[in-house]
Amino acid sequence: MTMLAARTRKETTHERILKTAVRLFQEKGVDGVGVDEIMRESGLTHGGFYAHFENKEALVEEACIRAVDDKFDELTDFIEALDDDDAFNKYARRFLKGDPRTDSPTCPMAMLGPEVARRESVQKVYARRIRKLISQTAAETGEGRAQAILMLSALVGATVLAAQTNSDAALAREIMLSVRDELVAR
Amino acid sequence: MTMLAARTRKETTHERILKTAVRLFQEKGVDGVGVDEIMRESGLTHGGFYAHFENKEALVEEACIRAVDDKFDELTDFIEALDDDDAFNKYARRFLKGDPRTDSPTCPMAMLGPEVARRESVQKVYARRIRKLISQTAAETGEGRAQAILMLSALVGATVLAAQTNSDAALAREIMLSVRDELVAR
DNA sequence: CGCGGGAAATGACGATCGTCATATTGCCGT
DNA sequence: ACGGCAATATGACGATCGTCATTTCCCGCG
Repeated sequence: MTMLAARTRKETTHERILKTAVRLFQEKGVDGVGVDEIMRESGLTHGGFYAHFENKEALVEEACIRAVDDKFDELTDFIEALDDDDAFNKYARRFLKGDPRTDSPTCPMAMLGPEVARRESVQKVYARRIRKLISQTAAETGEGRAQAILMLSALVGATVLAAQTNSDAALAREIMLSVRDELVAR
Repeated sequence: MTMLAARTRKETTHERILKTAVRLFQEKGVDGVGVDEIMRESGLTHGGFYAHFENKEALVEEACIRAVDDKFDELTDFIEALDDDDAFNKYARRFLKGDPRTDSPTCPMAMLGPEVARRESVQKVYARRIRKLISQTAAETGEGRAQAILMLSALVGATVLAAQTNSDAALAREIMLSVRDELVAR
C-alpha cells in the first residue's frame, strides 16, 4: 500500500494547491498572483510546486477547468434536487449567488472569461461544459434552446456587470435582481 | 502659441499610447503586456512613458475608462441614427460585433470585467456609464428598466461566452445569434 | 529502530518588468 | 540660422517572478 498511500498523499497536496489557485486566480487574476503566494496560501513553500505541476501555465489551465467543473456540478446537484414550479427562480438565484464569505462572484465564466479566451485548450473544455449547461437549462425550464442560451447569457452578463459596478451597491443589486425576476417572469 | 502647440503634440502622443493600451489590454490582459511593448507598438521607446503617465497603473485606469467611453459613444452615435422598427435588432447586432479586422470582441465590459472589478475608482466610472446605457436602452426599446437590464446583461454575457468558446466556432456563433434573435423577438 | 524513498524546503539563477536619472533629439520663435 | 526647451531615447537599477538543482524532512517498511 506504499504506492497507494504515497499517491494519496501527493494527490491531497495537489488538490490543496489547485483549490487555492482556483480561488486566488478568480480574486486577483492569473498574473496577479505568483507561484510563491499560491504555495504559501496552501501552507507550503514555493520550491515544492514543480513536484505537482509542470509549470505555472499547467496549473492555470487545470484551475480554469476545475473552476468551471465545480460550478457545473454545483448547479447540477442543485437543480436535480428541485421539482417544484419555482425551480428556475432558485436556479437563477443559485447561479447569481456569490461566495458566502466575501459575497464576491464565484462564476468562472465571468471572472476567468478573458483568461479562458486566450487559451485554446481551455476553450475546448469550456465549450463542452457550456453546451451541457445549455441543454440542461433548456430541459429544466422547458424552454427552447435559444431561450436557454439567452438565460445563461443574461446570468453570466449580470454577474460581470454587477462585479464591475460593485462600488455602486444599489446598481449592482438592481442588476442581479432585475435579471433574475425578468428571467423568471420570462 | 508655443504652449498650445506643445500641448497638442504631447496630447497626440498621449492619445496614441492610450489607444495602443486600450487595444493591447483587451487582447492580452493588463498584466500580459508591459510598458515597453505598449511604447514599441506606439512607435516609441519605453523610457518616454513617464512623461505621459505617472505610472502603469494610471495608464490602466485611463485605458479602462477610455474603452468603455468609446463603446458608449459608438452605441449612442449608432442608435441616434436609427428610427426604424428594426432599431433594436441593429443595436444588438452592433453591440455584438467584433473588431472588423480580428473579429475579436471589443466590448470592454466583457474583456476588462475582472480588471475593472479590482479597481474601485474605475468601478465608479463604469457604474455611471452602465446607468446611462440602461436608461438609453430602456428609452430606445420602449421597454421597462428591468427589461433593459436583462437585455444588456444578455448582450455582455453572450460576448463573454462566445469569447471563451471561440474554438467551437459553431457554438460561439449560435450564442451570438440566439441572444440577438431572442432579444428582438422578446 | 533505523533505513529508504518520495515529498517538501532552501537557496539561487536568469529573465522580465516597472521605474527613473540622464542624454539626445527635434521643433519652435527670434 | 541658431538657441532653448519640451519631447523622446538611452541605459541602468531594483524588485518580482518562474524555474530548478540541491538539501532536508518525514512517512511507512523491514
